[in-house]
Amino acid sequence: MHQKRQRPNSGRVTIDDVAEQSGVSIKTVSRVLNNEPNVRPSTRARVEAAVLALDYSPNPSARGLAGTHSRMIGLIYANPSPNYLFRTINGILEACNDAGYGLSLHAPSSEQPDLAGSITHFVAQSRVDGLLLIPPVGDIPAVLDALEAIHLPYARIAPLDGRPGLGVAVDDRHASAQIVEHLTQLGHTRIGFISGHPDHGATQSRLEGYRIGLLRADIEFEKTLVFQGLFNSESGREAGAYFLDLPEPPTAIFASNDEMAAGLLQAAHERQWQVPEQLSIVGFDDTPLSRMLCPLLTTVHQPIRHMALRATELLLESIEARNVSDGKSPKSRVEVFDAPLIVRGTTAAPNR
Amino acid sequence: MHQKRQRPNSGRVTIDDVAEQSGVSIKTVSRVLNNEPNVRPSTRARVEAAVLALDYSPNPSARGLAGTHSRMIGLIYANPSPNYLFRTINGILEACNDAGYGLSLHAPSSEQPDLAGSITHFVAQSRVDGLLLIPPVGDIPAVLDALEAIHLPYARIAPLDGRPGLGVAVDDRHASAQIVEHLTQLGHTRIGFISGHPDHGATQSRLEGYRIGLLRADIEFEKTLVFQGLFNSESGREAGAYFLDLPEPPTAIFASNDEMAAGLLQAAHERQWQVPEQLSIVGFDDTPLSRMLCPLLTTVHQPIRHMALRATELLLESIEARNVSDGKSPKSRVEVFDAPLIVRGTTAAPNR
DNA sequence: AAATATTTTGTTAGCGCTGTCATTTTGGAT
DNA sequence: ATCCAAAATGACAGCGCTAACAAAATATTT
Repeated sequence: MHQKRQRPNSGRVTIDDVAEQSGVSIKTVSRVLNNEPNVRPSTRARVEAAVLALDYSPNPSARGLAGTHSRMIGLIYANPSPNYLFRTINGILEACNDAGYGLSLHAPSSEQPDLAGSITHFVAQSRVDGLLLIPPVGDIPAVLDALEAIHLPYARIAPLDGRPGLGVAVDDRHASAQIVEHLTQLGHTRIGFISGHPDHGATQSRLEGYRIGLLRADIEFEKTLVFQGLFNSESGREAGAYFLDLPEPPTAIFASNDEMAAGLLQAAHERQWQVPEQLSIVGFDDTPLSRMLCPLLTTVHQPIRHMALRATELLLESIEARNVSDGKSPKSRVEVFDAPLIVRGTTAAPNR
Repeated sequence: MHQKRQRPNSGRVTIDDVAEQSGVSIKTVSRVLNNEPNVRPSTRARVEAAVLALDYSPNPSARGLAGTHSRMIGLIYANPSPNYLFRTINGILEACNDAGYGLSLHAPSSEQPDLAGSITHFVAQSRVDGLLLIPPVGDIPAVLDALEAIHLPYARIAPLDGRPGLGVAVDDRHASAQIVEHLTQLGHTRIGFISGHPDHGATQSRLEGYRIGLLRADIEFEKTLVFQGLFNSESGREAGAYFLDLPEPPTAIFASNDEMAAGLLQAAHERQWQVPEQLSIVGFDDTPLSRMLCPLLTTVHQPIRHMALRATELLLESIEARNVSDGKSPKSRVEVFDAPLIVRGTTAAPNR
């Protein structure tokens, strides 16, 4: 009596089981699984029923080995704020789950001497099909060049720097100008600015927006009213020490992010300055922190989660388009999101 | 003329190339790659040199398909605070990188009716070798039972609940008792407590610690001095509204985490209560937030990153031990970490 | 030195899928 | 009906590794 090969097979359901159950070849099952065309609807239904009945899910390793892509994308980040990363990951994961892709993280240390090398090494090792870059990694041309050299698709969440490619952005310049406008309309004329970390592209755009806002209100730009921060609360506190001890301090200060605004607020509290009566403060990002300060922080909302979701969708589209290699997916596309000003408790007309 | 099969092969270096370059069979290369014994040191060196020279890294899909494990572990989380997740991921990633494992995330929605099912589905689909569970997912017996049913190794970061298995913990009870001790030593006798989200195991332990602390100072427990919070700042503000409007308000309040402490501080500010002169506040977790409040928050430090790292190491050990199936790795092991009290600006002797 | 145990290396058969190409079936146009 | 293009399905060879087993080289014992 002939005995068929009988490996224990770890009890897992394979594509063969589905094929047998639905009475088609494994190739047809594969077609259904991958949404390929030219499958009769009735056949498709039969296969899908079998998949459900057997609770089958394809083996990602086998798919990756046999196919042309791994269905994995990578997220590269360096020194993000926890909150930023959190919202980003949530957005990415949502898009990945819908598309059946996995996410792999890579966090090169910020002071990495060879960031581009570290990233290409990660790509070689993890076999991701594409990469998502968040600030400030997406702002570094050397990294982008390296990825283009190995023809790896990527999408970035970055400021509008004019570089072609896939990505999402908010118009930092516009949003910053709006903040200044809000302050000038309240009657402020001496407005301080805490700039962000120099490695971030957004830092420059926000500074530009600040200057545009001043220009519109016909206020002259003063170098002494700009303090170089680092996107953390310590630098906000230092900025406070600097601004509040100035012979002629500003009546309002625009911090390039919420954490620095929090540090600034601390400095004001320590000096017994009343906010917003004696000093107006504006942040940027609308982090949960902005709602935990007292008074509640006026800030700019960034739809980070949604931006990350869209960036991921753009990336996945580009990956899938590459597999069919029709020229349907655009080579370059940047979607710009609104970043509305959220007026809360830290801004008011100046005290005279 | 005979022509060997010549697929483009995508230009990737494979184990065959390494074998050829070093003059051994692919199996020997595989041995070196997997740190298997019985390879002559000189051979090992030759292979390693070839790996380096060719910049080879093994294909994870091929490894996963041929081998018994995928070298991927999963992290399950539901509703974590961004900061908690951030530190956890950093710790996990560090351990994973050292061991050559990948990390896959799964974030079932908190109100998931069938959490255990969602997790086992994730496992079936992603083929992870093991799971890391953080609060409150690791506190749910149904989830743990489900994982044991499919024999999937897991490690959890959870309070000391006495359940056997792998994991790390801080002694929440002890830390909480210490907080109360700190307050009673300052002279407080009416101490309020904001408890945490009822789904978290830590909530119970911290409440117990609070009661133990009172007991030690010979202060009677009063139900009216406990407010049920939800680990978010809103509930902290609500707690503030409740406590501060009490006919005989407490002189100190211990919030089960920093966010609730922040909300409470807001409520105090709004009512013009001086902190710490009229009200002492203590938080739990030592989040960055605790250093952005004014005054700086007295709180308890949790070495989250390090705990996550150790939990991952325990998990990976258990996975690898399973592959060689010697009984060397312990079935149950919980490492307890210190959670020191960080006294900052929100606690002082009561005003009388 | 022969015999045996032990270490070291190699051979081969898949793992579970997808890509390629061959084959069958179907729906029209003649 | 007859032929033909298009749609639908199938057969089969790998993808790059590891597991199991086989063989060779070396060390140890008698």
